[in-house]
Amino acid sequence: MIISLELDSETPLYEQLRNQIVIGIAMGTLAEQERLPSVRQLAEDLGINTMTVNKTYALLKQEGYIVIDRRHGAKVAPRAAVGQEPTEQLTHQLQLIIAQAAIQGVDQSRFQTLCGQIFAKMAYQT
Amino acid sequence: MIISLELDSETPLYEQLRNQIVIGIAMGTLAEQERLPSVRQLAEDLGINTMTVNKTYALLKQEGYIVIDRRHGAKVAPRAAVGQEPTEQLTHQLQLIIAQAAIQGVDQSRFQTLCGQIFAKMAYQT
DNA sequence: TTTTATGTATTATATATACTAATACAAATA
DNA sequence: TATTTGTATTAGTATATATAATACATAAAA
Repeated sequence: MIISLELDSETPLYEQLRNQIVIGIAMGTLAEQERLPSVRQLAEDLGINTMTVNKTYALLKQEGYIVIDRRHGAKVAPRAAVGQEPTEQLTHQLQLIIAQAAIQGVDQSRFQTLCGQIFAKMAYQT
Repeated sequence: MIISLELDSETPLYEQLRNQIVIGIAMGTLAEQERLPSVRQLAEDLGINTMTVNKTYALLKQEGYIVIDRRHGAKVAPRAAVGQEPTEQLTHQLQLIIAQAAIQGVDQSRFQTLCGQIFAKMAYQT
């Protein structure tokens, strides 16, 4: 899996890394139960500090996206059951995005189409 | 317009304030051309510093959500033309949210329904 | 003209966060 | 035993956040 970090971005490195791994899981680039690189390996590959990667892994673990076994390292968590209700946090994030879209002049049908296109790229549920 | 800030949140105050104003504009709580409170007034009402509010206004101005006239203060910007294409930034934000939703087990139809419900609350385009 | 209110700029301070660095530890495998 | 795993600790530096106290230019209102 290819990861590219922007060192001059306002988004913290550990958060950029977290986001790209989440998208990787959803798109199937990282398969279920697949093992992630070790914190040392990934830190070396990306040219960043070990503790920054560790912070990302701790965050992903706390959010339930990965599972950490001291024996085998970090793995992608088993799939959740389908048909779940959206989290309140997710609903709030979506509300903010839709508010911005509406103000910027993106109408609902265009927005829904975009959602469909993005969902089509997510191999997680198929 | 009612604004509530969480002082113990991880989200900076100026960003919380910015988000609530954006949602207020989209939902029609803040009408087009409507004048926002002065930075001093809003800072006093919320019990925060003047410069924090000023930072929010500067951000909203830079993003095009409000217009600032030195004579009359800050106003909600005129409406954008409808039928605009989604920004690349907006697309990326949406991609991340959909990735999280997919992993959490929210299927596409449920997600689309939620989008529709949120859009229905946005009085901006109607 | 004077007063008032607007956003904005400046300077300073305190606190929290982000990132790096160098070690070290417990656990488990080869 | 040696190696690899995530994790903890301690330290240092840089940046971001928020507050505080003033001050300024602009323009409306008295």
